[in-house]
Amino acid sequence: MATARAQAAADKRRAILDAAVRVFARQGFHGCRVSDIADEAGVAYGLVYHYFDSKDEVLDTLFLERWELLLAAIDAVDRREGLSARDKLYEVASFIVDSYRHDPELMKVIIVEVTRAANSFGRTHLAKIREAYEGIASIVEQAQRDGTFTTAVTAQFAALAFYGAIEQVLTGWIFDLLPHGDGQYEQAKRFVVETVCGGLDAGSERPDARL
Amino acid sequence: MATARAQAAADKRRAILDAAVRVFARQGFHGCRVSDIADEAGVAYGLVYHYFDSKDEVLDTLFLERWELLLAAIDAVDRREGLSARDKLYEVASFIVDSYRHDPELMKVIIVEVTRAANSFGRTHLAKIREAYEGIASIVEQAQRDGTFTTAVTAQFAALAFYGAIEQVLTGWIFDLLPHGDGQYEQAKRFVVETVCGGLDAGSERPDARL
DNA sequence: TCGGCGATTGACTGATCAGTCAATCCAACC
DNA sequence: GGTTGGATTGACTGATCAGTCAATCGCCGA
Repeated sequence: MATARAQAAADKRRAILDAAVRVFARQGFHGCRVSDIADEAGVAYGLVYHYFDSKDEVLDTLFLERWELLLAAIDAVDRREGLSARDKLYEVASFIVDSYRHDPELMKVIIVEVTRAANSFGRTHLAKIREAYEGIASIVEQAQRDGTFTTAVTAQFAALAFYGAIEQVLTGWIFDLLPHGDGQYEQAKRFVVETVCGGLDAGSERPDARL
Repeated sequence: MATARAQAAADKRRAILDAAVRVFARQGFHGCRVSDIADEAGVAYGLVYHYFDSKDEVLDTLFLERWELLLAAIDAVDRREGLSARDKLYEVASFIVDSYRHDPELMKVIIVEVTRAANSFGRTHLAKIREAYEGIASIVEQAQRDGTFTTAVTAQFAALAFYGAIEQVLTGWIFDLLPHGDGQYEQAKRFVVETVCGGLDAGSERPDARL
């Protein structure tokens, strides 16, 4: 049974992770000391090393926890029947944007310190990041097979462009290059899908434009 | 007159910058020591500080030198008459991709250490980076006014998506998630434009599809 | 009540590096 | 051939921090 002790320990570990999110978001991974995390969590310096082997492992944990959710979400959407590829991409965009809405600090840390930092941290997680591209590519590929999407562009490439566009938008929010707000979030989801699926060219017809 | 002395000094400064590109590309800005740069350039440690105030200034210089060229290129394309918006975006994509082809190490440093590192370095250069978005947005806006591009998506947003897609592709090359090669580079230019302008939806007509 | 053990503490160590500086070098000019 | 001043050198300093560890605490079962 999870004794009160074990529960308290789990809570402490979580408290340290949560504190790390705030500190990493505020000062950046390299710009903070382990003691900053400990202070923020209200625990002694050494306790961080009781629960984690290194400063790196704290960030790894935060990233993996969240990224697995994203991969699962993409996979679930990919398998859904009776949903157009466009709607599937909308669902993926939704998941990512809502993740940001729900916990902007965590998403900031993941994007800034891992996803966009493939040089340092991302390198370790390149394979995991790539899985997300592949999941999106799988959605596109299916649509190309059934004729919903053009084959003018490879699925792999389309996935990269789609993910790149979303990440750029999140980055815009993170660094205040774009206005925030619930309306903005919903608009962003639609815009990403509209740009990548509908394209910018003024077409005579634009089926399911969602606008 | 530029004496031989002055010329030699300028050459040394350049040699340090070039060495820095190689070292930053190989080890990352934070992963190298100033002595690594000096060693790579074949000069004494202190000389780096004779030509630059700090390690940061070396990176700043590399970034600004190159980014100004990009801004100028975008601006020039923006002003060109008798070029469709689609072709203008193609020119911009070309410039960026060709920059990578011409000097992948420098582009790697700029993207990995500045553009994608808005947390540390990018922050200083956020305004400059934003200028690039604005230049691209200006191209889109023009096309929206003359009816070539849809207004379903704001110009600012389209610019973000376009730039995000390109940067993601370069990142793919940088971290070996995408195959390299001249053919790949040309394809990438076309694909980015096709995705953002034409869209993925299988349309009955696709003017100027370039494929 | 007591002993064991995981939880918790925080001072300390060892290593790393950016930036400084005093000394030396040497090309250019008188 | 002497003088000047920028170019060049590299040892050194001061500060920073990740990670260690020996000591202490306090819950829980016997």
